[in-house]
Amino acid sequence: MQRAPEHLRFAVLAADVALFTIRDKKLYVRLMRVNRPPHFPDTSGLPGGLIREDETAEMAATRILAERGHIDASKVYIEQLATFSEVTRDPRSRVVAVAYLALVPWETLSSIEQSDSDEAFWQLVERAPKLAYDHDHVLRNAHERLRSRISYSTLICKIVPKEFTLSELQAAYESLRGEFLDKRNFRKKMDMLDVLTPLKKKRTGVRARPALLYRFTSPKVLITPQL
Amino acid sequence: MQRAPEHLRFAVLAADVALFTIRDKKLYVRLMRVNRPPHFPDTSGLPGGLIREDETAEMAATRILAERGHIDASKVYIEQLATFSEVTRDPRSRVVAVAYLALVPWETLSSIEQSDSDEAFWQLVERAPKLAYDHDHVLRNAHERLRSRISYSTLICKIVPKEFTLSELQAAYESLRGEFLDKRNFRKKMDMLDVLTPLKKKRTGVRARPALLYRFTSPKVLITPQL
DNA sequence: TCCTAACAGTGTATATTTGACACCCTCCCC
DNA sequence: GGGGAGGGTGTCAAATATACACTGTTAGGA
Repeated sequence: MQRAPEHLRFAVLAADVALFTIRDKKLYVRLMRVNRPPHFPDTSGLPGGLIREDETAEMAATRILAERGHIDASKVYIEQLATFSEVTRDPRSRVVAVAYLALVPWETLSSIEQSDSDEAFWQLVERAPKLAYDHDHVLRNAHERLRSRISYSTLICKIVPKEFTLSELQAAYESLRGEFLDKRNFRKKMDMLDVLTPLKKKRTGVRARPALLYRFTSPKVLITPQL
Repeated sequence: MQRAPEHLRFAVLAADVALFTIRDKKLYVRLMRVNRPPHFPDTSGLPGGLIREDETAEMAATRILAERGHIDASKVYIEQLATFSEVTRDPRSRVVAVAYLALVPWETLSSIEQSDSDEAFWQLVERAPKLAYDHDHVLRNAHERLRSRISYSTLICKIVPKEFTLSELQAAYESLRGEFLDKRNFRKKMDMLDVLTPLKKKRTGVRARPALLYRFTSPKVLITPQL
């Protein structure tokens, strides 16, 4: 395939990823350390990088998550968020970024992936610092989308482990929505939605009565009527 | 601002627009005649074109709507839909397209804008032909998004004229959802949502009892609980 | 072994929302 | 002034949402 004339190709394409996880009932996002004087000395940003000629934006997003975020993308759910094309969003040259919203269950991460390194680290979303480029904007956008989709789809199935107790699922909802829910009403609702399959196992190793484990009946993200 | 090295700039950027309107209670989309042998002889496509160096994708979308779709974008509501980056979506060269969902009230269009020309025309969505490039995919995506956002936001305010009767508003919902609603329940719901302001005017010139006119209290698209 | 902390699991009563359903009213036009 | 076209209105039953509190089971430590 030919390339278009050079003068029409003024921009480079990038993929940026807002990868969220829930750890200890709190929402975290994966950030990179960024140190690019003069504009962005000693700051942070979302994992991002350039799209290659033989890649779609989505392929680039998963590759970048692995290469730069050090997260194996095979466990990660990813969906397109939006494209950011402000002319000066990168002060060095014209960069148009396709941003992705990504989710991963903390429990599926390896201990290396769970830990912070010199390059990448997990950051509590509610304490996120100011980010480089327009990544503040991207992150807010991603967080907003996450919160709203959680309410009317089974998107949450992508951020909890395969097997979970109802209390764990409820805690995940609570982390994402930032409010507490009533245990009985939550269970009634889940029962009605009919998206969970009870397993024949229980959660052991906790100093309490073992709870029944469940999983989502379908791995797909389904649209549901509320909650 | 500098350009990035040439080898990183392999793609051109395009903006494609799916512009919808409601005419005679039916949903139409603005299409262009496309005749680009050998791949796309004698077919149709969404209005689209290349993004310029000094433009954001959204600026390009509105410019293209005017230049190619012959629709004055100042009356048009536009929001980003998604970015399509399949490597071979345009068989000639790598083109990454940022697609937009756009809405306009039929009544605000000039008679030139309402009419079809050699280049652009209005097409009943439910009878849309096969389109060039991946525009089928883009159109389905846009239609889907339109239908779903209509149900839980006041997005519909962007496709009805400023002033309307409740029956007209109901007809717009029905066109978009493809199903009929009960008049009394619809009015009860609208009343509860508390997003409409009744005017002191009535719709005249119809051969029937004049209906009270309303407008949306806020011109913004608000998230609402259902309908 | 017994106590207790920690969490699992369950039901009811009330308020709110949804959905089905039909008739008379007003105006314009002939 | 009669007819046609659309405007405007209320009730009941069913489904859903919300508020609310106690008993049961286990592991761990005294």
